[in-house]
Amino acid sequence: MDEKYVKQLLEMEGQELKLTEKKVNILVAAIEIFAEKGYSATSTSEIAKRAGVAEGTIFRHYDSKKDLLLGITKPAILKMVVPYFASQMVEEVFKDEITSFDGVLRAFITNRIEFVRKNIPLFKIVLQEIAFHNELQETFQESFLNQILPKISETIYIAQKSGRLKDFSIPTTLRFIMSTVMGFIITRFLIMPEAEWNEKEEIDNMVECIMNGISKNN
Amino acid sequence: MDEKYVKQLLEMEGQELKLTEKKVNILVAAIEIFAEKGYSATSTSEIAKRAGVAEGTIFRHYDSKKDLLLGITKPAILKMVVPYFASQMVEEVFKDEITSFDGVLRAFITNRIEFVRKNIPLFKIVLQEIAFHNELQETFQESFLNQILPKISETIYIAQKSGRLKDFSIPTTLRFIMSTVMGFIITRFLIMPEAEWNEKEEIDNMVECIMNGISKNN
Amino acid sequence: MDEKYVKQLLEMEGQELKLTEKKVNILVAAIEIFAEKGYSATSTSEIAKRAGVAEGTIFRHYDSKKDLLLGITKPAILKMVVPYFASQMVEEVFKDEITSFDGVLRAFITNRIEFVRKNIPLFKIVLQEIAFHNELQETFQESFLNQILPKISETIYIAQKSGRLKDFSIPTTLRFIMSTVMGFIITRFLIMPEAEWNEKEEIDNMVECIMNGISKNN
Amino acid sequence: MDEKYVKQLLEMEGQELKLTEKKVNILVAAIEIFAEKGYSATSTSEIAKRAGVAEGTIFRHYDSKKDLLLGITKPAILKMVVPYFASQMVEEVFKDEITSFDGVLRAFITNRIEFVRKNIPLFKIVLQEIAFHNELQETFQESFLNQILPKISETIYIAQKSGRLKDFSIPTTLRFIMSTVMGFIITRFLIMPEAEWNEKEEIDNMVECIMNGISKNN
DNA sequence: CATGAATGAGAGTTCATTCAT
DNA sequence: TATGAATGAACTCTCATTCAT
Repeated sequence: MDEKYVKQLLEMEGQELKLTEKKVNILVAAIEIFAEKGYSATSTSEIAKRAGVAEGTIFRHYDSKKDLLLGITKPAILKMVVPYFASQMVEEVFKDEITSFDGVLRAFITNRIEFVRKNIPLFKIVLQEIAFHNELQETFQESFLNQILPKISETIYIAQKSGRLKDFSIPTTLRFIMSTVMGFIITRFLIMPEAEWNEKEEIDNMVECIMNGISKNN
Repeated sequence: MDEKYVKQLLEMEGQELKLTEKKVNILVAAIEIFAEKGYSATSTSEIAKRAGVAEGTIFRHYDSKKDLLLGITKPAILKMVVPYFASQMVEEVFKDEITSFDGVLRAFITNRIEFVRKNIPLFKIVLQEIAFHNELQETFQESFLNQILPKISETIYIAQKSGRLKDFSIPTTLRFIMSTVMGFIITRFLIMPEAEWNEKEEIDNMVECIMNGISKNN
Repeated sequence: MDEKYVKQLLEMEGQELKLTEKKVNILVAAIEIFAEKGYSATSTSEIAKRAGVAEGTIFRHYDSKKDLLLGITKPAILKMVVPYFASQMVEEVFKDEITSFDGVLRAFITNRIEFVRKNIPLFKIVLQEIAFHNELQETFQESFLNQILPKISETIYIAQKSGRLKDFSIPTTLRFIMSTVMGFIITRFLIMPEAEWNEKEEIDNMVECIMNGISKNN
Repeated sequence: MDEKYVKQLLEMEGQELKLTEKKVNILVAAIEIFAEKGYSATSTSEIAKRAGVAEGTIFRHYDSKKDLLLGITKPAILKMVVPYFASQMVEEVFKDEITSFDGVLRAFITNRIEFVRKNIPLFKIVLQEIAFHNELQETFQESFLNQILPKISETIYIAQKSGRLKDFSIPTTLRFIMSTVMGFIITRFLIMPEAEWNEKEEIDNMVECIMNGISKNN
C-alpha cells in the first residue's frame, strides 16, 4: 500500500485529500490493524506504533478514533459501491443489448473481484463495521440505495418486461445476483484465501448459475 | 429469552449446563449486548448491569470475558450447523429420490430460517466474531467441515453422477446454494428486518433459482 | 504436617485448640502458602482450595484472613522463643557451672536448629511478617523481651562478673550470639537448604567462634 | 530523598536513568510505601496518590507494578553488594598487610553501615522481597556470588594459609563475619532504630568479637 | 506540523467477606 | 458445622485524548 493507492481510494468527491507522509502511514497502519483485529479491539497507540508516528499525531489528523475509522470506510464504501454502476456503459447495455446480458454480468463480477483483490483489508473492515456504525449504513444508503439501486432496478424492470428475465420481484432478483457474487468474493478472499482458485472457471460458473436461475427458460 | 431457551441452545453434547437464575441473566444480557455492539465494544460492567448481578458474579461463572463469549458461541455454532444435516432423512432423500430434490432443499431452507428467526442475536454474534477468534473457526471446522460437509459432498456427487445436477465442482455447487440461502437470511433478519416479507414466496423463488441454476436443463 | 503436629505447635497456654479435620487442613494449607508467597500475596480462595474446603469455611474458624495469620504466627512465636529458655536447667547451668558454658551454648544451638528444621515454613512466615504486623511484634515483645530476656541478661551479667565473659554490654553480647545462630539457621534452612551441610562441624565452629569472641582470653 | 539521590542510587552500569520530576516522585513514593507495607500490600493507586501523579503515569514509566519493584531493587542490590568489595584497596590490604586485618574489617563495617543508614527503606525492601522474587535472587547471585565472593574467598584462603586465620571453611568464616555485621545493621536500623546507639563502641566490639572468633590464638 | 508525557475514566479481573441454604 | 454463590470494593493495567513544548 503506497501513497497513490491510499490517495485515490480514500479521496471523496469534491474534496481533496491532503496527504503528508505521516498521514499516509497512519492510514495504512489503521487499515491493516482494523482489518486484523476489528475496530474496537484496535488501540490508537498500536496504530501510532505501526505507523511510526507519535500517539498524538493521529489526533492532529483525525478528531477521534471513530473519525479515523470513518475517514477510511466512508470513501471506501463509495468506491466499492458506485464506480462500476455509475458508468454510462452499463445502463446502455442493461437496457438494450439482449445478447450481452451475461457479458455484462461477467464484466461486473470481474470488475468487483478485481476491486476487492486490491482492497482486501478495506473490504473486511467495511463488512465488519457497517453493522455497528450508523454513519456507515447511511453512507451505504445514500450511495447504493439512493443512487445505484434505482438505476439497476429500472434496468431489471425493463429486462423483465422485455421477456428475458423471470418476474421475480426486483429486490429478489438483485439479491440473488448479489448473494452469489458476494458469496464467492467472501469465500475467495476472506475464508479460503490460501486455496488454489481457478477464478476464470468460477466466474463462468457463476454467470451460468445466475443466468439459469433468473432467466426465463423457453 | 427464557431459561429453557438458553439451556437447550447452549448445552453441549455430553455435558449438562448448570443454570442458576443469575447465570441465565448473564447469558441473556451478554447475548443481547454482544449482538448490539460487538464483543470488543461490550464491557463486562454493562453486562452485569443489564443482568442485574454484581460484576464479580460474571467471573464466578466464566473465567474471562472471552470465556463468556465462547460459552455462548461455541454451542451456538454447533446448533446452527449440525442438527438439520445430521438427520438420516436428509441423506436418504438426497441420495435416492430424484423428484424430491427441490423438496429437500425447501425443507432445509425453511428449517434454517426458523432456526435463525429464533436466534437472531446469536446468529449475529457468530457472524461477527468468527472472523476474529480462532476457537470459533475451529469449532466451525470440526463440526461443519469435518462432519457435515463430507455427507453433503457425497450427496451432491451422487446427484451429479445420476445426471440430475451439472458438473460444477462440489464446493462450487454448495457455495452457490449456501450463498443464496445466507444472502436471504442476512437480508431478511439483519439488514431489513423491519420490511414486509412474503417468506413463502421468497422461499419458492430461492428454490426455483437454485434448481434452475445448478440443474441440468434437458 | 499432621494434626498432632499442628495442635501441639499452635496451642497457646491456657486455651485448648479445637481441631476438626477441616480446621487442620486450613491451617496446614495456610502455613504452606503463606510461606511460599507471603501473607499479602496469598488469597483465601487458594488456601480453601488447597485445604479442600469451601471458601466460606475459613471464615467459620477465623474472623478474617489476618486473624488466620495471627492464629498461626502468635503461638508459633511463643513456641520459638520460650521453650528452651524457660527451663530451669538453663538458668542453673548459666549461673553456676563454669566449665559447661560452651556445652550450654551447644545445647541451645542444637535445640533451636531442631526446632526450625521441623518448622521451616512457620519460621519463614514469622521472619517475613513480623515486620508488618504490630500484633506479632507485641507477641515477641511480651514473650522474649519481657520474660526471656531478663533471665538471660541476668545470666550473662553474672558470667561477666565472675570473670568469664568480656564486659561487652549485655545486649551486645547477646546480639553477637543470636546473630551467629540466626545467620546459620537462615543460611542453612532458607538460603541454601539444598547444599550439603555438616551440621555437627558447623555447630562446633559456631560454639568455638562465639566462645572465643565473647570470652576473656587469659 | 531527592532526585540526585535516587539517580545515583538506581542508575545501573551502562545505562543512564532518565528522570523526569514525576518519575522521581513515583520512585520515592514507591520506595517509601513498599518499605512500610511490603510490595504485595502496596497498591499502585496509593503510590500514585503519594507521588502526586495519575495512576496511569506509573505505567508509562514501568510496564507493571513488578517492573517498578525490580527497577528499584535490582540496582539497589548492586549498589549494596558491589561497591566496597570492588575496590582494589581491599584486595591489597586483605592479601598483604597482616597487622591491618582488623582495620580493613572496621572499614568494611563502617562503610556498609553508612550505606544502609542512607538507604534504610531500600534495604528493608530488598531484605523482604528477595525471598519471593527470583529475579532479585539472580541479581544477588550474579553480583555477590559470582563477582564478589570469589575475591573474598581468595583473600580468606590466603589469610588462612599465612597462619593468621583458623581453618574454618571459607563459607563458614565468611558467614560468621556477615552474620555479625548484618545482625548489627538489622538491629540498629530496623528493629531498634529509636534506641540510643554508641556506634563507635559497637563497631569496636564487633571487630574485636570477630577477630577473636576467627583468628588463631597464639 | 509533530511530539510524547500526562491524564483520569474505565477496562477486565481478583479479593475477602457474607449469608441463605 | 459447612457450603459456595454472590457481592462490590479494590486491584492492576489500558485507553483515547489533551496539551505544553
